[in-house]
Amino acid sequence: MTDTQAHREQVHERVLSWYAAHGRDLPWRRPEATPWGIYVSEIMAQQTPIARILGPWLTWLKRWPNPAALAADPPAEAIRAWDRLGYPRRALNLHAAATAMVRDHDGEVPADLDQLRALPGVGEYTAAAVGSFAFGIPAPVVDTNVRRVLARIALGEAQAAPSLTKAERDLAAAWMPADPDDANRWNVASMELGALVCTARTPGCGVCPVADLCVWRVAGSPAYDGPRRPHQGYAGTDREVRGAIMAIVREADAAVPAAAFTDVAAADRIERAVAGLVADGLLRLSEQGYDLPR
DNA sequence: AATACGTGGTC
DNA sequence: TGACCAAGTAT
Repeated sequence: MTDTQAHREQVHERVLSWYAAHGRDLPWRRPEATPWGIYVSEIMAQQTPIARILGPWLTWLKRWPNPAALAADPPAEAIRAWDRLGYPRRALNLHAAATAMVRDHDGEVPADLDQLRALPGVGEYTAAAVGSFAFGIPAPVVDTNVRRVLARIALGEAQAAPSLTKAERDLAAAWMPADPDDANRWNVASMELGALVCTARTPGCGVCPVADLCVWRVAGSPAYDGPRRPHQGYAGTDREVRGAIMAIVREADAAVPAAAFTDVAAADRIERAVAGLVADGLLRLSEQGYDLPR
């Protein structure tokens, strides 16, 4: 068994069948989901477990059912609603993207890869995901799940390299089914397989539909020997201080004086974090103190 | 290419 | 218990 066209087609068939039977019924996957709903789900899902975004997604879509609704409110509301989802710049980006959709795209999510990619907070992955899931554009969707699935099934490696390489993009493109509908299904299905079965920690090879077609599995699941991802600490970093400051400002009814931050960390760290947040547009300095952008 | 960017759960 | 991980993006 090697990485031949016939091998790929067999994998496609099995994974698509598996997905039809075992894929999760996520709200943004339902037929009634709008491109905007799918767009919001993709931004929320960036570096964030799906289980954590379910509630926030429902609340967000009810409050802002389309781009115009969000654009009509100030960014502060988006940042507050984002609450503790993490990386609050995503909330700011979502608001800015909604504004751009109203201004440049008749209030709609653009059905074009380049136009999607031009939106703030939309990179290669998100453009492809929204293109494929919302508009049926069969672009390769290469997220952390797909990268791991392909690393194992096609390359026989336990995990993907620390960062996305051109070789991986080419591999993902080569693995796309020729039929556009199948290609779009493969995008979700291979992601889902990575999320539910072919997981990072303890892969469920015992229930995997392609265990016997997986180069890694057949080779005896050898341990990863490539470069490790650099460790991303949190305690003691500026990110921690930024997070604490944003939490204070989010929960305040009015602008807060800098003195409200003094318990968060040492003065120099607070100063650096606040400067960064202001530079990022997440915080605004008025005469009354710091508050969220309006 | 490497690094910054939140937050919470898991083993 | 601390490192690892989670549908990445921007610089």
